[in-house]
Amino acid sequence: MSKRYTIRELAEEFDVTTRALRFYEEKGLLQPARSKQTRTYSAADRTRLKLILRGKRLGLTLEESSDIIRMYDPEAGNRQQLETLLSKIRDKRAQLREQQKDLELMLLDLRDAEERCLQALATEPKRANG
Amino acid sequence: MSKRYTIRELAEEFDVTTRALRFYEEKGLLQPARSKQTRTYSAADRTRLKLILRGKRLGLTLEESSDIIRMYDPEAGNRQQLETLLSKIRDKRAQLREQQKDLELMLLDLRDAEERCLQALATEPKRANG
DNA sequence: ACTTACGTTTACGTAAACGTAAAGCAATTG
DNA sequence: CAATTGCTTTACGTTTACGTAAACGTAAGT
Repeated sequence: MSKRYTIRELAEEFDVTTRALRFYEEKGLLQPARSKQTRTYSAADRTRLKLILRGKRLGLTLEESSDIIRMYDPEAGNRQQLETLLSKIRDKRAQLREQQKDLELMLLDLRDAEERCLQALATEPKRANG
Repeated sequence: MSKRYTIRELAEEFDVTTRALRFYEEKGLLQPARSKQTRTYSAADRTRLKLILRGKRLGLTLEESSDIIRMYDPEAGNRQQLETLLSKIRDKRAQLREQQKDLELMLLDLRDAEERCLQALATEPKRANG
């Protein structure tokens, strides 16, 4: 019997509300068991939560994260299903690589912005107003 | 007089609705002029729109994109303001670098997923069901 | 037994980012 | 000149991702 978590433990660890955890469950993203009416989360639930939150930081919707989570295990035995899955995985990877480009562009822009800002600070050293 | 765009031109070029463009204007992100009641967008508006959409692809809210756009020009002459701006720029850069890490992790995970998927396809070559 | 601290469900509320329909000018086109 | 086309504003609707309040169950401590 591996480690199990209460709703509060998970909520505090990842700095989310218990409401959010119940919401994720309602959406099918988490599947805690019940020990006498109270939810009890498995290590797998904890991992899924991590993936959900990572997805959020990348701007994914819960449904997109849900899709990705399903991609992680080729449970689907059928060849047809496997190829569909493979295709989805590749699509998502391609999309993430596009996102990588956007990210680098924005980082470059901000690097320039920082530079210009430093310049402005250098040229106008210590007066109150220009 | 540099190039100007109608609302439809911009909408089609970037594949957004005119409603979205008016919405961005309402939120202060775009400032088209009016030529006889009709909106006319400048090259600067077009650039801002690009930044907005890039921000969206990265999961930023419109307000965050708005902030970033303001970071691009150190119009603020005041030293105090410049340092505040600099600080914001650095915060956002740091945040984007965190996002970069998340992105790479997710790409790695999907690489594994693809691998497992290919394995599954290899071990169960051409049957209909397992 | 009472309080405290957690848990539960149900349900309405909210912010963001538009979608969509309605209704009215304004120019052009058959 | 009526109709179409494209712009405009106004305004209500929708989806996502929860927040928040109400009302209740339950186990632990005093």
